[in-house]
Formats: sequence, structure tokens, C-alpha cells
Amino acid sequence: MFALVDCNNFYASCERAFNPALRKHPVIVLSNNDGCIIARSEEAKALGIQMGSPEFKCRRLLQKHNVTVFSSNYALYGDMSSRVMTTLAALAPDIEIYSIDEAFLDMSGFTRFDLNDYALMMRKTVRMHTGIPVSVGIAPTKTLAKIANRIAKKNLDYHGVCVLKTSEEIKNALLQTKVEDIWGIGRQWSKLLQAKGIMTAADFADAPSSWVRKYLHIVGARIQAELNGKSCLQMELVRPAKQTICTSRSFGRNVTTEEELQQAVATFASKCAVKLRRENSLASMLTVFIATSPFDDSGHRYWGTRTASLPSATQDSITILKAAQTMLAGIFRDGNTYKKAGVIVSGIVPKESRNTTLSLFPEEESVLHEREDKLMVVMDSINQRYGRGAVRMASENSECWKPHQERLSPRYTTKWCDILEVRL
DNA sequence: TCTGGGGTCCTAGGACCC
DNA sequence: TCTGGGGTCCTAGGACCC
Repeated sequence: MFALVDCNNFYASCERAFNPALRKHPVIVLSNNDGCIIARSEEAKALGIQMGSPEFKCRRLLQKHNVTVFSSNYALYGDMSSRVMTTLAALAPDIEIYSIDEAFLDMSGFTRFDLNDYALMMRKTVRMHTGIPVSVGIAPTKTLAKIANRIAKKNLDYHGVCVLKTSEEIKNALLQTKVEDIWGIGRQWSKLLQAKGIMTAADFADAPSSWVRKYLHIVGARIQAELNGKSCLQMELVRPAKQTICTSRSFGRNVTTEEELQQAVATFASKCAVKLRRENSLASMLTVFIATSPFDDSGHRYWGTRTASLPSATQDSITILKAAQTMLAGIFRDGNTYKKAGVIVSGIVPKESRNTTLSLFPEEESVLHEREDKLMVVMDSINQRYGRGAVRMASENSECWKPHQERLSPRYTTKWCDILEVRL
């Protein structure tokens, strides 16, 4: 048996945990740049505010109903997430952290427990330790656990917990789940399935498997098997190293000069290098892109991108930054109004592989690598001790392009000065 | 005026190898 | 006039997730 524990309206719940006056009150959280709505409390959902819609299009509705609006505060959400996960980890032998607000727990050893009671206890414990409400779904496969979780969340009389164990319970759950609400079935596949008359998860589970295999490929076939109780997706206890790492942002205002873009790209490149080092990985390829607004209908849209191999796999900020700057020069076009840029590192290998990769100039390279490594270790440890950005590359600068964040809440759990501010 | 950011997996097709 | 069989690697594109 698998349990899926999912935080309810996670970002909105984090904001509320430190602001009890907002209980029962509509709350939403915006994406970076205060652009789109990415989290809504139940009250906000009830007002008909749609997930993903641009804030400026709902502004009147938000004002009319006195909705409390927050910029996204990832320092807070990340820290609250790790508190939730730490609590959950103590409640089951194995945990797989699936996303910032979800985790699968291995419940296979719980045969002598009443799973419903246990799930209620988990829910209460997380609430007590963190202030975050969660829902728990338990079933014989991960896909069914997702369905159980959804049912627990939607039906108030379940008290946030749903266990699917018997074949009747499972059948019932599949009948009340629409095909587009199955985990792994997105927009395109829903359309295809509905056109075939497959409307519910029960229909999908019963569909001819050869047809599913042909049109939804191996991924769809796996989902179907999982719905029929055959577990195909196992617990992933160690997170595999990332295969690509991307840092990109939309700009808070229009950016037109190459110099401003250089500062943005430098910032993104060194952020990618930091992420690489955190993963203990090296990247061998680098992509830089710059773009004008995708909503610009004046005919001046531009999407410039370039990918290149690095001379050798690296995690060195300086090497990556220099390469990114050179590539930017190749795609910059004067006269455009840029709204977004980003850096992607790929061709990622574990750092240990450096010792086994043959080099044309092994002595020179190893001296160089040693020097780079030392410098980066020093840089990272200073930043860890004195705060992000205590030392950085001189070309990094976020003044001109930094995103809007006008309604940021305090970093209640991670920043002394913000905590003091709350007290005062 | 204002529209997010970061990932994964799979398939098909082309280029190339012997 | 006839034209095999078995591979690998890489990339682009399409689907999906949070």
C-alpha cells in the first residue's frame, strides 16, 4: 500500500499559518513578477478565481471580495515544506518527496494497523507540528493513491482521509473520477479518450489495452495497469541527479540594452553553477536564451537561443559565466524589448566521473580543476555563512531586471530580521 | 500597463557504424 | 536488373508533472 500525503492549497496555507486572521478569508498567491495566480485558498476557489489566470485580469474581483494577495515567498514555502516532510518521515519507514507539497509513504508494513485511523493521526500530527492542513490517500498503487487523495480532498465528510482497499472501494472511486483527473492524463490525452467515449477512470481501466498501448504508448499503458491494481511505479527513495538545470526569469520591466541582459545572464549562469555544485554534478553543455514578450502582437517577437558544448564538464561559476556571456553576444539583437532570459546547463555527469574521463592535457587540467574547486568551495561556504550573495561575480546585478514582488510576506522561519519585523 | 518557473519521459527519424 | 540485417547515438518534438 502507498500513501500520498498532499498539502491543501500549500502556498496559501503557508501564508495563513503565520497569519491566523486570514483563516476563513480568501487568500491567493501570485507567481514570480506578481503575474499569475498560482495558489488559492478554498474561499478564493469558491469565488471562481481560476488557477493560472493573470492577476490583472481578476483585479476587480479580488478587490470586490477583499481577497488577500501575496507575492510568492519561496524561502518560506521551502522551509515549511521541509518541516512537513520531516514530520512525515517519522511516521512511515520510507518516504519519497514527490514535490514541494506532496510525498508518497510506503505503507506496506502496516497490515496490522487500521489505515484510516493511522492516516487521521498523520494528518493531525502534521497540522500540529507545522500548521499546514494535508489530505491523505491510501491505495495499492501510486496512481490509485492519487485518486484516493483527490477524493479525500473534495469530500468534506471524509475528514481529509480516503483509503481504497477492497475492489468495491476501488471500483467506486474509479467511477466517480473523470478521465482528465487521472494522474498522468493531461489535456491532449483527455481529448483523445473522450472522443473515444472513455469518460471516467473506470472506462479507462476497462479500455482495450492494445488500443491504450498504441495511442498512449508505454506511459498510458502503465497508468491503466496501475488503475487495475497492478503496481508499476515503485517508491523512489533516492532522488536521481538532475539531467538539466535551468534558471530563468521574466523581467520586472522592459530590458533593451545588451549590458542589462549581460547582468541578467551572469546572474542566471552563476545560479546554475551553484545548483550544479549542490547536486555534486558537472555540466558539459550550456544553453542561453533571450526572448521578447510572447503576448506582443506588434510583429516584433524574437526568441534567441544558442547551445554549445563546454571545453570540459564543469561546475565552475567563472567558466560557465564567461561562456554564457559569449553566447549571449551571439544572439543579442538590438532594437528588441526583452521580457525574459535564461540559462540551462545540461549534459550533466556526476563529479566523480572527472577522474575517469581521459583528457588530452591531464596535468594542466587537474591543476586547473583543483584551483577552481578551491575557489568555489570558499565562495559557497562564505555565502552559506553570511547569506546568499555575500560574495558574487562582479557582473551579476539584478537592479535593472529584477521581478516585481510588491506583496511579499516576511520570511517568518528563515530570516532573523524578518522575524523581528513581525514582532515590532 | 500588467501574462511563472522548473522539470521528466518517450517516440520518431536521421545519420552513422559494421 | 538486382539492393540485408543489426545496431548506436543524437535531436526535435510532444506529452506529462508540480
